[in-house]
Amino acid sequence: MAETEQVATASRLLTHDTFDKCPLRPIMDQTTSRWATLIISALIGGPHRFAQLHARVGGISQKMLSQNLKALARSGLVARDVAPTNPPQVTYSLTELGVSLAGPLTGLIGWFGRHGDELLAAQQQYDSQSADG
Amino acid sequence: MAETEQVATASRLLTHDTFDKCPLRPIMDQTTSRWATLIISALIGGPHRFAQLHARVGGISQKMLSQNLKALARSGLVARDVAPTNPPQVTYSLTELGVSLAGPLTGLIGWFGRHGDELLAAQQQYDSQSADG
DNA sequence: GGAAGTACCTACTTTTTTGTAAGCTGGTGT
DNA sequence: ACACCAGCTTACAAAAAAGTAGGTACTTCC
Repeated sequence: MAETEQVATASRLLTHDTFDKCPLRPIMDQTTSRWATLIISALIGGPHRFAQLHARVGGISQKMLSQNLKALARSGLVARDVAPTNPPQVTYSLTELGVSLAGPLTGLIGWFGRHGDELLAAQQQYDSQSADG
Repeated sequence: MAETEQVATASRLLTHDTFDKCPLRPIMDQTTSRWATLIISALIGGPHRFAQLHARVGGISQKMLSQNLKALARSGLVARDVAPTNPPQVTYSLTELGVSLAGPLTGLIGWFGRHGDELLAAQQQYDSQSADG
């Protein structure tokens, strides 16, 4: 599919007249949220235990981590495996669906990586112009 | 760049040890927010006036629209052109930077379009399992 | 003089999200 | 008997985001 066409498709997908009712919106919001993107990114590197993720994502609270993990598991993006050891060990990994999401998601993240400087520069310029304007 | 490599890069980009301080996080949050994605999607179809966007995005309040538009303009993703007619007409369009974002963004949106059913199905299954558990 | 149109902005309120801190579970070492 | 471990969950509080209702500025039309 040509990029132009893809763009047109996406445009139609979300800006449909009554997009208010689009059932995908909540899922997309949840999946592209600040913590979810980070958790998914971390899991791209392979399965992780709860504490490992907590350390790796740095800055997230236990509550947010378990909350996001639960939501991602609910949507079938991550798998939760409990080993009946003691204390029980819980391992999280991306499902096949989750892996397929990784491509588009990292494409977006990569764009921010490549253009971050431009964005920051634009903001600074905008702010300085408003300051004296 | 191979997809595997791209994934690894993205992973490093956001899950850096001190990603807490990553200056891109706020911008990415803002740019991938519920309204921003919709506004950008709408603008992919060409320049729009304020009222047109308001109608097209359906469900957004004037406040949110102008707030998001301002934020996107600040980051250099959309251009704001004022025509000195009366009443003044303000036209919004994607900048070159904004256009370059459209690709990755629609890639993601497209993924949700393709896999939306699976996500919804997974959620229903999850919910019914928890119900009787 | 008063209404109408465009593109906002402001104050106020409600809703949602996030953080903090504490508690729970269930087996294990002491 | 008691604290400890991992991996949560809960109650409470604070902060952020979003919605609502109204107002502003300027000008043209009646």
